[in-house]
Amino acid sequence: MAITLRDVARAAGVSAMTVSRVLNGRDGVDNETRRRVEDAVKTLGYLPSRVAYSRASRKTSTIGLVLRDIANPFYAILAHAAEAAARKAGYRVLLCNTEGDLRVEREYLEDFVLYGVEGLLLAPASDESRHSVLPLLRRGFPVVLVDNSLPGVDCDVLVTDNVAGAKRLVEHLGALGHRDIAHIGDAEDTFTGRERLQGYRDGLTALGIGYHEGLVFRTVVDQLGGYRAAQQILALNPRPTAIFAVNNMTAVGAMQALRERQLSVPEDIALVCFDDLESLAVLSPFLTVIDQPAAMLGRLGTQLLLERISGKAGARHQRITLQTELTVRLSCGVGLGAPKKQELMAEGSH
Amino acid sequence: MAITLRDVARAAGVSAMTVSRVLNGRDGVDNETRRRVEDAVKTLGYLPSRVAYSRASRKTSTIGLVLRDIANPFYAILAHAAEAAARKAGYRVLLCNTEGDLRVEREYLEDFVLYGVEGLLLAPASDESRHSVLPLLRRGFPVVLVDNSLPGVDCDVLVTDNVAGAKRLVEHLGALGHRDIAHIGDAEDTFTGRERLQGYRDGLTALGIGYHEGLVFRTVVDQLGGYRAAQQILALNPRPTAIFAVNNMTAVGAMQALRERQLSVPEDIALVCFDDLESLAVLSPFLTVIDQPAAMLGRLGTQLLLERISGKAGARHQRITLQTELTVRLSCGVGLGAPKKQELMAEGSH
DNA sequence: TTGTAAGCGTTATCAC
DNA sequence: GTGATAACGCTTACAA
Repeated sequence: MAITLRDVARAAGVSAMTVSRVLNGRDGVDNETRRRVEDAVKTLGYLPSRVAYSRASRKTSTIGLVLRDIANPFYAILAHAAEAAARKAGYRVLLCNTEGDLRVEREYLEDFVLYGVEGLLLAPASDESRHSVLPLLRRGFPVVLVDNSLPGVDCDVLVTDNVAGAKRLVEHLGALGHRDIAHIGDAEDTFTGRERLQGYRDGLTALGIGYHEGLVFRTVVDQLGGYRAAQQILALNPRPTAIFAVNNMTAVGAMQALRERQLSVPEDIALVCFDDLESLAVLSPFLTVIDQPAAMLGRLGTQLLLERISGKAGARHQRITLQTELTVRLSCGVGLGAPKKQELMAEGSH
Repeated sequence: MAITLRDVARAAGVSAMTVSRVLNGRDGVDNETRRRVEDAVKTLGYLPSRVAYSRASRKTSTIGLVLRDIANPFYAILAHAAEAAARKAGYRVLLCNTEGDLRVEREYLEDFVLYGVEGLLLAPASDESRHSVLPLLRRGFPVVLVDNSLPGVDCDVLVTDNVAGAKRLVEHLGALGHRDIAHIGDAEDTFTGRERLQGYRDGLTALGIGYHEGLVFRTVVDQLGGYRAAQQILALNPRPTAIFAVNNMTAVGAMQALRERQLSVPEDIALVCFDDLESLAVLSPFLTVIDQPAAMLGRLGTQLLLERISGKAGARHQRITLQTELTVRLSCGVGLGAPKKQELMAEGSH
């Protein structure tokens, strides 16, 4: 039904091969012949099938982007930048939301590879993702990890300095007078979860505050998880004066729990987290955050991947750590003086 | 290098065809033979090439999702739902951000089709997108339009009731005492832009307020556009007491402009818009909006498309209009009494 | 129930 | 310069 290369060849009175050469801009074709072919292409309105091209050339010009949830602004921005970078290089992007489900992740990775993607940009769901990634890597398949790193997996990795960021956040809270800082952490074993917990501990140490297991609540890092963790935190006695949430969604969930209890942020309790919620910040500059360069993760990650695909990348794998930025807004209680709880205690001692 | 169907056939002592039958779960294969094939598949660790499958069967199990900007939460949620629905049906999703650029949109649509997507879910950039869509439709290619409809294009369409939503928003402002309501509209000719403008006019009419061209500012519907439009609005004398922004990003931009001028929302000027910014609303319930069911647009749109692809959809095209919801928060000035400007005027008359 | 032959639409290889 | 031929790895159609 559709016009094929052979139709063009016939119309131009040449072989299919010559048409192919013309279309792919190879030289070694007589100018006169080239013209005839080009005319035939135009006359017939011929459009080459990329599927057939992919099969024959084994080049799909497609990469797979696998992440937890594109509706999360952090990943949405990352995805946007990744797609733009891919497009600029003539690549298409196949999208997958794993929902943090390892099985979905594994199935999608396999499917994408069989479908012929030339490489994968993966934000792994957890350490367990390595079981899906290692077999690919062993076959020499190009994979770049973003956001989360994977223990024992040797490939290109692009992450942020989670330890430093978390430490900074906690120190900032400490400077505002907070001593009882709860942490909502990742229940899964993840690089980011571990690092941010480490940063939390480092921050406490720097502040001369002891680390208490009872102040760390590990949960699924989505809104519901944050909500539940915050509920547990609010049941604590004495109640912490600040919460450090491991990511944006848990902070949103925590906020929800606080609101339900009629607690104000930052007056009753401070709340800070990783990952900015950009457009939100413009509308109401509220949440104090460690802002990860999501767009850069997407763009740079894609570029790394494309270099790996094209073979331009060296044999050694890159491991790039980007720095984060502390954005101070209201939710940490800056400008409020010491945390309320301490005020209350002071009042109590009158 | 990789194991092929023939390798399996050889190992199992059958023909390639029989292996194919087993793999695709067709019947008409002896149980004993099936077992032998399955064993061989396992032993060899055979994985079928989906690229070859696609070429031979002409089924890529892939759809294209083409929209303006996945970093916009509205589209991100739509995309998330679309991908989930596609996955459930065994389909992959190829993603494209057009950035509102018609050329990018057209090139991507063509590319996706040549690449073999079985259908397209498109949120068109503007009316002009029809030039890219009509040729596809004429070939009988499955296309479903979401968010924006296209004049003179006959295909499945899934939109929201923009007129009713905009009218509701304006009436709500009117009920709060606003009479001078500016509108930041879409500079492109778009279905949503027209409809929302129409709803704006209908709302004014219902309120017994005259329509003034000078209160309508058409701009690119992104943050910068909203920012600039708001600047123009603020230069107006008398200054409107409320702004109705055509979408979330223009509202964010408007907010930015207001903040720069040290104007508070809603005390100095009210601000409402289309599209919710979900997680944001939890953190600080600020913006009064007409909330479009983004997830349903994505899910339903994908389902429509898959039905069209499978031929289950009837010859007649669907045109579905979903209802929106008014979510009243603070930015409209509810609870503030009459708009400040009127208060000032009242004071002036003392 | 199973196999054979002929593609799917292009590119790579090696002659001419 | 150009073309014939054989892939790429599978499916469809038909034959046995």
